[in-house]
Amino acid sequence: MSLPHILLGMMNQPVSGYDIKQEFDHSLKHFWFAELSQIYPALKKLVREGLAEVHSAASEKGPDKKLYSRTLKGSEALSAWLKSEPATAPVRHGFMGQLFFMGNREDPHVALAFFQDLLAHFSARRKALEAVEANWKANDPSYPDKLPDEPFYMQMTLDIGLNLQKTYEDWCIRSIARIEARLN
Amino acid sequence: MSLPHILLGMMNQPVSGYDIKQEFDHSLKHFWFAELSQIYPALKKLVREGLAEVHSAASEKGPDKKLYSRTLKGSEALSAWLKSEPATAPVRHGFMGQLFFMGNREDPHVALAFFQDLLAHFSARRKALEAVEANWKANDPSYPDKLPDEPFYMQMTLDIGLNLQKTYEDWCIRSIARIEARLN
DNA sequence: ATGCGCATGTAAGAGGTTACATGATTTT
DNA sequence: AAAATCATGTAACCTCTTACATGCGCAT
Repeated sequence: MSLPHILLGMMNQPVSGYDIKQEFDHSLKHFWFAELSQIYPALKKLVREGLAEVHSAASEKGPDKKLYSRTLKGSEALSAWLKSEPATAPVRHGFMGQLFFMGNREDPHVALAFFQDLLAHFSARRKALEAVEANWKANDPSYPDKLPDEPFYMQMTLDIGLNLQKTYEDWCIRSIARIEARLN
Repeated sequence: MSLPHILLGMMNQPVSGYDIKQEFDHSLKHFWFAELSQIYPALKKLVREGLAEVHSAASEKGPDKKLYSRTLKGSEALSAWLKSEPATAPVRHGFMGQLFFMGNREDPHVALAFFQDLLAHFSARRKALEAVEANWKANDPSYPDKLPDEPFYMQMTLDIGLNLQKTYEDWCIRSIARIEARLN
């Protein structure tokens, strides 16, 4: 049940569903992702439950927006979520499933190609995160440890995102070498 | 669409839904997880689609089992999956969402308690995986690089599982130190 | 006039969780 | 006699994805 809480978290200023989608794509995509078709009904549900309220407003470009804000009850629900257990639901990694059965009847060259693909994937993700970090660092001398609390904790999610990608990359490189060493 | 393929992967010998659940809990839980209530219908669907076949058999303990095996078509579907793109669907990390909004109105001590909880969680996971590895290593002198192909690739999923937990743990420890350094 | 970015949605379906239901055998 | 393990399932519900639907305003 993280999505509704994340939406509440984004309502420090009044935001539209469209704004929220931008925020997901720009700042949260290393740990969460949602489609507009999931966001819009979720916002309506928050209003039904009294956790958010909505009012229409003209947009600079395009049609009217619906701007959502947290109610007091919404702020309490957000705060309770932040103080509750870390949400460490078990994660599913399909690519590890593929690898798990790779030795059964497949050629080592299939596995090598598989790891090359994976490496390219993780490498691209790491580079994207590094670009975000470089840009931040260049424009803010307080980066990272002197940042105000809000960006300080956000930076921590960037930190782990970056480190995860590096861990995956190292593993790909190591695994390719191990497979190649067996080819002879 | 990984679950049906994983089920097919497990059918090197005829297996029951119950056997599959054991396998998930013992050998695959670092990267995949499924409830019996999801496995049973999924197996029936594989039979309907001609990817698996089923026959009843007496069990040593308890009631009769239904043993599932791959058909030729099932083997082809499995092989196609292994040769296809690595399944790197975007992953959702609720705990990073909590952290992302932690700086908004919460006390640093909430964040410290949060990271302590997280650290305990990842630490326990790492220790469980290390026990699996230690046991394997002690009983098989060919571990890890001289293993036959099948266990060799399985070991690679254990390798990344272990490294991921370590990455998470290091991050928790580093983050706790960074938060504490700001308390003064 | 065509396409892109802005803006909001609905519907159908796949994937996954939680709760419930049944019953045999083995262990304490 | 009770509890744990073995064994199979259904139903309701929640979450998320994919496809479809609509329309404005601006740039090429």
